[in-house]
Amino acid sequence: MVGIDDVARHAGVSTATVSRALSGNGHVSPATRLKVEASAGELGYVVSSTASSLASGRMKNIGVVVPFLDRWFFSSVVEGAQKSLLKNGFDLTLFSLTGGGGERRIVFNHFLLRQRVDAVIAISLELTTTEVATLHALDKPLVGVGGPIEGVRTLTIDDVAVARLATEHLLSLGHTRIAHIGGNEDVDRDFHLPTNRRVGYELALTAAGITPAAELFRPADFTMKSGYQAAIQLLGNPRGRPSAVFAGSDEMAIGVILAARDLGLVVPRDVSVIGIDDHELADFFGLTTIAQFPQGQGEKAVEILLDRLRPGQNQLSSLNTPMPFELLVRSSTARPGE
Amino acid sequence: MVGIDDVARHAGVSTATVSRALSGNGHVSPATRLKVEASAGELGYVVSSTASSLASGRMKNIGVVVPFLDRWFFSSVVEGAQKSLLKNGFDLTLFSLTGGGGERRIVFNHFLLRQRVDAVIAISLELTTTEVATLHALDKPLVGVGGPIEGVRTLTIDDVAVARLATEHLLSLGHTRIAHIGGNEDVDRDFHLPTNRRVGYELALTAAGITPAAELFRPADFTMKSGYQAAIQLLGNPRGRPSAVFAGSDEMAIGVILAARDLGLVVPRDVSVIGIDDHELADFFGLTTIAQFPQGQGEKAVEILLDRLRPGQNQLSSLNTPMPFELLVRSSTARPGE
DNA sequence: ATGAAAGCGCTAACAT
DNA sequence: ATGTTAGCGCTTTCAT
Repeated sequence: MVGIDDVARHAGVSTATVSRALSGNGHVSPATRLKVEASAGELGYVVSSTASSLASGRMKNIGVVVPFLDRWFFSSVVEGAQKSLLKNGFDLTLFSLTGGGGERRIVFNHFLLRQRVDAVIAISLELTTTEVATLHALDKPLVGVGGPIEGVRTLTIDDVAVARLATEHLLSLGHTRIAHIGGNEDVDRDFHLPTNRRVGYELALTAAGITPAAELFRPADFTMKSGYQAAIQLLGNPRGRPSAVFAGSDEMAIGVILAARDLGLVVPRDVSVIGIDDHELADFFGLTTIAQFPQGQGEKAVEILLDRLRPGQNQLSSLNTPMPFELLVRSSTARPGE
Repeated sequence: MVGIDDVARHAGVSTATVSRALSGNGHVSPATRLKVEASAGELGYVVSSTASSLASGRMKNIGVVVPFLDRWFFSSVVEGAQKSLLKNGFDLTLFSLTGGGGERRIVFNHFLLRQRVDAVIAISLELTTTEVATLHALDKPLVGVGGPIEGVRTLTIDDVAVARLATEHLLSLGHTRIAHIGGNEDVDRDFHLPTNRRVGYELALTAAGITPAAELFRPADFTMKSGYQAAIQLLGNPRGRPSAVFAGSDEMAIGVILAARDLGLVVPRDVSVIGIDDHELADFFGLTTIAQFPQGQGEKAVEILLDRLRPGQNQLSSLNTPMPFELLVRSSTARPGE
């Protein structure tokens, strides 16, 4: 294994200079830097990350914790983070809490206590005060994505505004009987989505002079199947059937479309459907939706963390950073029939 | 930060004994071990992974490389691997090659050369001989999952057998005009699925005395949309319409079901559909499929790697380990109408 | 079964 | 701008 002193010898400088030249920390004359880089390249030298970390205290590694991995939102955020980290020479250590229970404690005692990461991204996770405090005590920056963490900077779309926009789109088309399929308690516990989406829905309705009807709300668990089942109930009722459905996620919205078809209803002629996400399947189903950009959220999270890791830049930024979203009209929404 | 000598002092032993007691390497009397463990617990001691790695050369970290993350198969394998690694005290460093091109080289020069992992799992990736050689030279065990890597132990289902079983299921129901939607060249390049599935299909047909008809094969890219489009062509033809379709993946199979519905065909009365995977959506669509178990594949990959990492256990096992699969009959297949 | 001590390969403070 | 050098905190021979 070629080490730093091999390079130093070869380039005719000290190890310290090699370290400085290669890491970019400290001043090195351009000529020397070139010489060092040439030597390093020639010898095929690569720093030992362990030795470097031991000496510097930096790991160049950030931990990403997710509840599951096999969901579009989570894996997209992770991909975004990964991409951004790679560019900055950081590794991504993944912790998937699949299985629940014990896993979570193990993860916390495993990577927090072993100091293997410089910072942490928690996706759609509600950390306990203790967990946050532990991280804080170890001086590990933490940012959340898409989940409510007490007192921690969290990146998320403004759920109220998004739901409001979706509902207003339907309203503006002339719909007045608009149903909403939102999260149930289990979802809230598992995904920690703020139930704000329902709030935005009701706000939009009220602003339009419509009183939200209890029978037009259905809880579901964010899967296509649950969206389907909720929609069957909603649309199967021949009296007072809604002319439009706002689903809290695209997967549920697709379930609604499928249910409508099975009931012999044509979308959007008989019923309009709108979702949230811009899931990879949304385009195929012609689903109108409010797009959010999970990859961008992952990238942004990394950006914030790396900023905070840079010495001096210890400014605490605002706690809540609203992320962009965008109405994407496709063919599942239209003016109500007759 | 409480270090190993704090523990040593507190327990009244040497640092070497602490190290041995806590790591399980070397002999320590039960009494001493207990004393050390108590001290460590009391002081809240946790080894510094960097110091430990620097001294021992072990990282307790394995790298997982995937082409994408937001696909059911990939994220499931990763979840399986993660779960299994966690149990063994290993971290998982994720490398997603999303974006292609430069990313790949960076990854290879980034984690191979920095010695940050003890071993590598490559998922559905065709590594170049150079890449494999580099890993080999660095003495990093490597196992592939679901992709063909020259000369490397790879875990995968027997695609020929799987396709054959799927086709035979259809045959045994009495179908004779069986179409197949398989991968196109792009898929082959991106996912490196062996095109063996088509081979198995044709084998089954031939064995049943049926000559595979060219017009009953359609290439697609493994997405729902491409499955839909292929099926529209296949099923839209009023003459010689197949009575059954075997799709190379569940997502495509679901596309087929949707296409059938749009054409006014009833599944399985007018057309039977079978896929491969047991994707999370398969159940919802009542899709008959050949289940494969990606989580299990991830777990198995870890198991093999950890085995190889254990000193002494350097036995090279057989190169090709066929993974289990299983026919799951749901409601999308039946005897052909009249 | 336990202890003493020599590194592991680099970084960063200090000196020049 | 560059060199000298003392650690970083543990693991592992080698003794005992």
